[in-house]
Amino acid sequence: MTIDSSLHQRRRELTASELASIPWIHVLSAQERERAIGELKIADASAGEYICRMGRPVTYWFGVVDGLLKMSSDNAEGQTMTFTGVPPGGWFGEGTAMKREAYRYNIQSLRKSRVAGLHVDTFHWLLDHSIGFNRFVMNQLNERLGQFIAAREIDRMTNPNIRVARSLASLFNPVLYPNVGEVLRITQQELAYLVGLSRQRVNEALTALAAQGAIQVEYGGLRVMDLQALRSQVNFK
DNA sequence: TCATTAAATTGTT
DNA sequence: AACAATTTAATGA
Repeated sequence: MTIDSSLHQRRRELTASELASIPWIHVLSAQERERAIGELKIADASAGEYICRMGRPVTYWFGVVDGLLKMSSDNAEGQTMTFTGVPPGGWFGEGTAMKREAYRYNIQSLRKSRVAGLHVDTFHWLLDHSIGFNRFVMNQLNERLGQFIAAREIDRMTNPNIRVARSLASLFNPVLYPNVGEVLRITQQELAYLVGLSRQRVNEALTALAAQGAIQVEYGGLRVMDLQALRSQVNFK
């Protein structure tokens, strides 16, 4: 059972801080905001639980309030390909929501997370009525395009250290994931799943990046000291 | 609130 | 894949 198909039963009121963590809430007018808030739902996803599955019709536009999600797809050969992680503050699926198509990816919770959903009908109502919302969505689509192009680059890099660095940098994208801040809560195991390397190799890469002063490794998370250094890792070792 | 124990995460081989 | 060391979370007095 996915969150998508059970959100209407599992919903509860959003707390004030949960509402404040939703980036697009702040671009709405008072009237638009009131309507949107009434239609927002939130649910707790346990580790490994699916938020939505590819092929199913879109019912919600989702955002991460807390936790960490993984976006992936399964190809014809049954292999799973991971595209990106979604940290707090990230909203996704607007492309398919706009077209009212089926989900094109699987979204899975890597650990216990809080996920908010806005019904597609309300999503469309906002598109029809709010200039601010349109700007937000446009900006988001544009930013994500840049990120996916960067992801293609990352995929072609063989060097594990660089892959880890660039993947990390994309998780710290302040436009797409405004609530990450300078500390990202992610375990090395979770990062390994996202990057597609072994935990040992990720650990080695993180140690190297820490030695360069680009990041600081903390228990259960990472602190970015120099985002630019992460982005511009060059092929050395 | 503190001390003890269990669980999670990290660092290393 | 396995292990020990470290950190955090949970428990109960």
